[in-house]
Amino acid sequence: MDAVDELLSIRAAELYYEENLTQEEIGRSLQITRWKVGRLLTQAKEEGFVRIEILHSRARRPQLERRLRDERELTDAVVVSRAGVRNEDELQQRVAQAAADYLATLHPRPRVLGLSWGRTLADVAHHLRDGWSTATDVVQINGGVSMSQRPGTAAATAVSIAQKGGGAAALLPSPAILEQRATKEAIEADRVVARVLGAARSADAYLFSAGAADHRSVHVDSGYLSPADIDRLVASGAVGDVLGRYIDADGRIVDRELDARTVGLSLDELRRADVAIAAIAGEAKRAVAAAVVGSGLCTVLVTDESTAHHLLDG
Amino acid sequence: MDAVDELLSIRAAELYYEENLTQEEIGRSLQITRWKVGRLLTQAKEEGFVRIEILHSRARRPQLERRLRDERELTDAVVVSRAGVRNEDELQQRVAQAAADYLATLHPRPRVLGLSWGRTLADVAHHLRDGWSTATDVVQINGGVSMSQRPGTAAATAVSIAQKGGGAAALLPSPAILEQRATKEAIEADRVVARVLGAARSADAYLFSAGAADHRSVHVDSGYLSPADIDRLVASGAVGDVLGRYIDADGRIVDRELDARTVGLSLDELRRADVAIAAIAGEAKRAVAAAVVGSGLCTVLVTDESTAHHLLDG
DNA sequence: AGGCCGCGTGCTCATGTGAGCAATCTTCGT
DNA sequence: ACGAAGATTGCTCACATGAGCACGCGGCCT
Repeated sequence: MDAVDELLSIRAAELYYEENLTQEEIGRSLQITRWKVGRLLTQAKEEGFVRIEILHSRARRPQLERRLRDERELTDAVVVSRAGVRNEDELQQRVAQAAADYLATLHPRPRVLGLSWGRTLADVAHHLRDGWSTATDVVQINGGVSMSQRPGTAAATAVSIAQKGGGAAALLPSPAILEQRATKEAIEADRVVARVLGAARSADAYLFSAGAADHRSVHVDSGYLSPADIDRLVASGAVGDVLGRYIDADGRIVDRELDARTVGLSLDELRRADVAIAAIAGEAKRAVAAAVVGSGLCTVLVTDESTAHHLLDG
Repeated sequence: MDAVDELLSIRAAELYYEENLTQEEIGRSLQITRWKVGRLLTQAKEEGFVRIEILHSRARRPQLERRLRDERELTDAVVVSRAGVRNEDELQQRVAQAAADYLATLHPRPRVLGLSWGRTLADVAHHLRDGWSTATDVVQINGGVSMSQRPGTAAATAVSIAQKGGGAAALLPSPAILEQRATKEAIEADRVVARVLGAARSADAYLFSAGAADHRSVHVDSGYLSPADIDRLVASGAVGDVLGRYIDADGRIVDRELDARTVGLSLDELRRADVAIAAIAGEAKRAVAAAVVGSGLCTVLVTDESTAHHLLDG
């Protein structure tokens, strides 16, 4: 496109998109035929001079969703738009809302939903509308008796989602990570724990998030791991955790010994699920998101625009 | 619009603008009639969920231009878009480019152009294309023997515009502001100066900018005024200067004595011009811009989107 | 209960727009 | 200078879209 046409295409785009003139009228005003105007507008779009954004907290990016489905072998993907977002928290809320929306429109509605916990899932529970399902029981899939400043959020999340979905919550009464392997095995042998884990294994669908491998992790907050533990894990290649289990960029368990002390579904069990929804947002979680998607831990990914871009274009 | 329609309108907008589906196809996909889709799209636009921006250094805002013409009684206005601008300097360049474009397409082409000087006008000269006119002489309209670190920019601006326009430049060989009123009168009485001023008064069109009343002013740089002088002027209500003459928010001369020592066209002479183009950009110059427009110093304003907004909505 | 008003809906019809095509103009190479 | 290849232009035609209208439903007042 030569310089004259470039300028003309800009003038045409202004008159078309800002002044709402018809191509005919634009032609008259710029002394060109209406066909030329149409072509100039096409060129303006092609050259990227025209940007159209959907500004809404529930706006999504269908293009990226399709690419994720096609190129990363997911059964479904939800990508929320970043347009108009002022801070990282707003983006997290958008993703949580989107995950809630996805869950509420899932067909068939799961009778039993396996659930992890964390900041993101607490937000999902909050955004979920009352009556999203008529009979969905919720079962925790990893340990989570929280020792942090806000105890019981893990339980609250599960209970809230179950209540709003007209079902009951089955809580896993166990810490996330135990100090001794033997204790972990003893706890899993406990009648109640074993029954919950059994239910967890037969859930129709799973909803979970992932944590970044950094010092702000809930596991550090909760006291299950020390900052030094995290550093050691990172040094061994950890990019983040799923269900409290730390994985490397290829989705492999980084520390088998630690993994053996972690209560809940194993990652391979999760990989066998028909419906496994991962809600992962934010710059800090790009690496885990890639590991989760790359190693088949989820069938459905709910994320934000920037993370999606990183998964697709590196 | 209820919540359901709001969400639907967002989905429809995504499919329409991002996926390029027809309203018919969108209707099929969302289980609604194509007329409903059309209405949802209209609503989405009305509610401001759809933002369309023209991203180009030469993009303008015709809406604001029209409002400026209509509401501020200008014969013409050029408002450059702010979309995609990273820093203030880029915006200044856009305004300078727009002023150059305006000048080059002015009908009828001026035979004599009265010109002021400064950073903005130097940029305009730079952006002006060679051969913008076939016979336009340029005459300086205010004093400008510069004592700053970059001497001769005032002259260079005039000469460059004249050369590119196939004409000659008449320079005003005088300082901008003199220390004694008597000296100023003596200089204006000088044969050469008087002839240039005479030519200046009979120019077909004028192009000038305005300075903010702050310490970074060219007049401080050039040594014509001290920072203390500026403080004193500001205390008396000065918002900036035009042709070296400081005015208040109503466009009135702030200091008659200083004004009497300033060489060049008087502001009232400028106000009588048929074509007076002011190129004013940037946050710092909002107040002067308002004073210039409000007191009828220009017939044409070239400015940026934010300044235009301030002129219109306060 | 009846009837009126206002809104949302699905439609007709006129207009706006993009795909595709033939004619024309440009730009090269020979 | 001439002609071929490619780009550009103005066009036809089919499709997409918005304006305007009539209908029907629900809310509300008497």
